[in-house]
Amino acid sequence: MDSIQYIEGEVATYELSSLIFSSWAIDEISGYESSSLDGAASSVTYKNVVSERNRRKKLNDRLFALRAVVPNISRMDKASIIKDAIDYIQELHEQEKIIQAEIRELESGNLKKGPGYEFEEDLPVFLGSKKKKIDQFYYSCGSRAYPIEDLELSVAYMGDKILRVSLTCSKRTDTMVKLCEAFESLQLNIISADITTVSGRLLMTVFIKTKY
Amino acid sequence: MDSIQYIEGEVATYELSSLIFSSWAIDEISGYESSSLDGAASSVTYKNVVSERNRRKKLNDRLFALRAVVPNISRMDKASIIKDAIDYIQELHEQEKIIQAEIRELESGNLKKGPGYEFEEDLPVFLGSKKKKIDQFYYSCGSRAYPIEDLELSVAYMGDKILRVSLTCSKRTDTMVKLCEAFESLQLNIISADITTVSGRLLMTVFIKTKY
DNA sequence: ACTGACACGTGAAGC
DNA sequence: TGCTTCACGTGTCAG
Repeated sequence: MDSIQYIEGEVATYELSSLIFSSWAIDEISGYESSSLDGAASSVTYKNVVSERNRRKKLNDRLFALRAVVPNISRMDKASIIKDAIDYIQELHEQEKIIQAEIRELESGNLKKGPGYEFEEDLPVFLGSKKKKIDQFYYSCGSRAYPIEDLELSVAYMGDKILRVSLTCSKRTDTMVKLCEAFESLQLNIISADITTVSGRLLMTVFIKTKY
Repeated sequence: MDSIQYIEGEVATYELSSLIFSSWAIDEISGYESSSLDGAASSVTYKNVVSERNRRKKLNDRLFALRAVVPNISRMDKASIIKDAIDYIQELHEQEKIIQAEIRELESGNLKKGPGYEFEEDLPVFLGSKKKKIDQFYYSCGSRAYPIEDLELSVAYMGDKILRVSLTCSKRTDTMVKLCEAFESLQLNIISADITTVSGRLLMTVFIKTKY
């Protein structure tokens, strides 16, 4: 599937295939009705051959162009190229959906009030300083949904529109990224955050100022 | 290029091709050296035939799937399908660029700042408790690179393999996510992190344990 | 009748 | 070694 190699193969087999073809054509014509000249008959079939050759070349060029516009290519396979393109398009679709929702929320937030507050609509269950055990905390990054495992979360109202959110979860790669994205997706007004890691767990305390 | 028609053709030509193949094989074997049994020789070639058949089928299925995720299909051509997919991906790329600019413009209502400064990826340059003004702090999420603007960073060695990294930057959406990704990409051992926001800026202090 | 578009079987080449 | 992928030439079918 190397392009240079392919081009070379194309050029190299050009003479060979035409040779093979012409010999085949002569043999076949000799065993077939000779309604026309051999040159004419070979010419009409040769046109078919070169046409098919151009068609294959065009299709391969398109495939290479497709590979060029897709960033993540797993393998150089033809089928894999198409599969990666499909996955990439679906990924872009979901990204676009998410980003449009984000824009909508951002615009509505700016039109209504300051930067994002819809807190009670999103998380009414947080209020009341109840401790809650959550199995999986989904958020969306790009097009995938990763869970945050072993999440324990408690919310306490400190007075003066200040909420304190404390949580612990297992520390893994990207766990912090996920938490930050989750918090930012809720459009909260974070006053301060404190993160500590101990014995493979991640402890986090966030102070949030609510609008109400 | 209809799938059902194609499947039917596949099934229909299955018997036919095997018939043709077996007859061809017998003819060829008869004109070829019979070093082994006819069944063995035909089996090894038949495996190649059925494998190629499966490969073609898989490639076509992928192509149909690609056609399914691309909304605007001009023609049912194989080459046209790929071309439309390429155009669609490029279109999505431009849309995404536009929409990101829109988001930036929307977010710039919070705080407008000029461009910052440059940042070296090398970590050892941080040592020495020098304060550095940083222009753009690139990180990679998926295949893109976003800058973090107005980043001021200072690193101090606290002794006992402990580094204290303090930084301030303009607070925007995903700023925290970017910082977390940047820190995690450096594979540092973060002991604790403290984040505070004040007047549209983000203050962060991280304690890191080094290996050396 | 003639131009594309396609699936097919086949030998070659790379792991 | 066998298994996979590929380009090739060919017959066929629709516009």
